[in-house]
Amino acid sequence: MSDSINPVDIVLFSVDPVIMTLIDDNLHVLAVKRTSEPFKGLWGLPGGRVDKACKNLDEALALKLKQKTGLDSIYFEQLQTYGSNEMDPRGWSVTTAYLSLVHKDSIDFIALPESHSRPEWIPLKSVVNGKIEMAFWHKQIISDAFERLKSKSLYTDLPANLMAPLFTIATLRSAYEAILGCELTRQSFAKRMESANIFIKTDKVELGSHRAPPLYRKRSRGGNYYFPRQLMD
Amino acid sequence: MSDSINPVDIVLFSVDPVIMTLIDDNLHVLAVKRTSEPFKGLWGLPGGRVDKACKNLDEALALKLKQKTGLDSIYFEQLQTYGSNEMDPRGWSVTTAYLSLVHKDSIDFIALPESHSRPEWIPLKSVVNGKIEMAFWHKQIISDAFERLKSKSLYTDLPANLMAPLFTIATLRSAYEAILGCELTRQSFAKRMESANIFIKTDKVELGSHRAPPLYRKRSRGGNYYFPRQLMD
DNA sequence: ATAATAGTGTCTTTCAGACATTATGAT
DNA sequence: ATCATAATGTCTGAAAGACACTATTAT
Repeated sequence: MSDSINPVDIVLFSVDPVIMTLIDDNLHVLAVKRTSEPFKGLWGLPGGRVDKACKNLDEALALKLKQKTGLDSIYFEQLQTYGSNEMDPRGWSVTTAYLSLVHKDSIDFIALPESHSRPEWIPLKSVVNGKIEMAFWHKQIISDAFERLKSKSLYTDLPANLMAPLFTIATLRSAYEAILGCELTRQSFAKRMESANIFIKTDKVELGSHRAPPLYRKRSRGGNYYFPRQLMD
Repeated sequence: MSDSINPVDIVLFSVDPVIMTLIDDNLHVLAVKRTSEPFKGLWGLPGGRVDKACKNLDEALALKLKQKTGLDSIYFEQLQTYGSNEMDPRGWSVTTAYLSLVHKDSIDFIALPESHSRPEWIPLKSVVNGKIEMAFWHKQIISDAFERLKSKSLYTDLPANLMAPLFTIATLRSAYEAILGCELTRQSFAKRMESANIFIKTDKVELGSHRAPPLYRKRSRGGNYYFPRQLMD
């Protein structure tokens, strides 16, 4: 065999970040209206081809996040790679899906370049139940991303990435409840977070509520924390 | 934008299964000596290009496993996708790594087609410590696969996929110990497995040892079981 | 003062881990 | 009979879940 490239060895390849945030205790996904074929006019994930100037996949994804959200150093993890001859009418294609979690206020939509149509937050629910039609396999990808978020939220601090830089334990609990779709006892939740020692209590408090709760911030930026036990469902 | 294919949109793509088994309480990886460039003569994972007759990635991987091991319906899960301009001298390439776990006796090497060089079990240790040099990024991929296996073994029944159809709890415990690199208390381990109710005790026993232990088989073939707590390390 | 939310402490349950005791099969 | 391993039961400790009670802030 020679080391030249055989056309049967190549495929269409893209990366697709599922960028999620919480708005009014409901998960939303960042999407853009497609301005080109295929699936022109439908909503799609803000992904696309990798910039081959990047030296690896994660760097390519980080660049895409920067372009679509204006943010760098936001949380993301690789989810799953989909390959099929049915995803894209142009042929056998492969896409690697990522999950990225952000706080909604961290994105400054006004500052984004106008080059294409602006991204928008659309409710996760309306994607999963099919009310909003998505391009390619993006409905499947978003559903899988949500399932991953849900199951990892049972034993990791993943939802903490949805928080603003300073947040209360109650806000974090709301995030868990929104993701898991069930209520969590206030005291047990606080004990769990307290004993994990992954957040730092600041001397600031959140004003405006009844008894002002302390604000916390995340300790390190190195990977997820795994709780020794699952939250029981 | 037209819907024709632009050459910058395509990449070299392959799937690479990390097939692991236990031989004498040591993890081994299935590898083949490469007979073509690049990296001719080095060991590599038994992967390669996807057969575009397959309708999706998992099916393509299942076909590859069938070709390389003669087995279908063995356990596999997708691990991670690597993309870089440094993996393959021919250009920007992408590969999706899978983890597959088998019992060593389930592969009949004699029955495999002779088309290329036969696959062989090589000790995981000699890959990780660099004593055996691997093609592409296969050392990295194998190391990552081992890390995933180790961390998932703390809270899932993943190692059960390394067992023969009938196995004892002691054998399963040896597998966990080999993966985790530490001893586990016999009684706690048995209780954990017993209460999970994921294995069925048969009326057969394993002869040859002192007190004959009962043989178990796996209950269902649907996904992994997640234990409510982690094994403490 | 009242309402609402936060923090603390107690009790129960579950399960890991350690250890002792009993049971059983190979020799 | 002896030995090695399996099975069973008891105790301790960690952490979840439930719940009562106290503390603090806005109104």
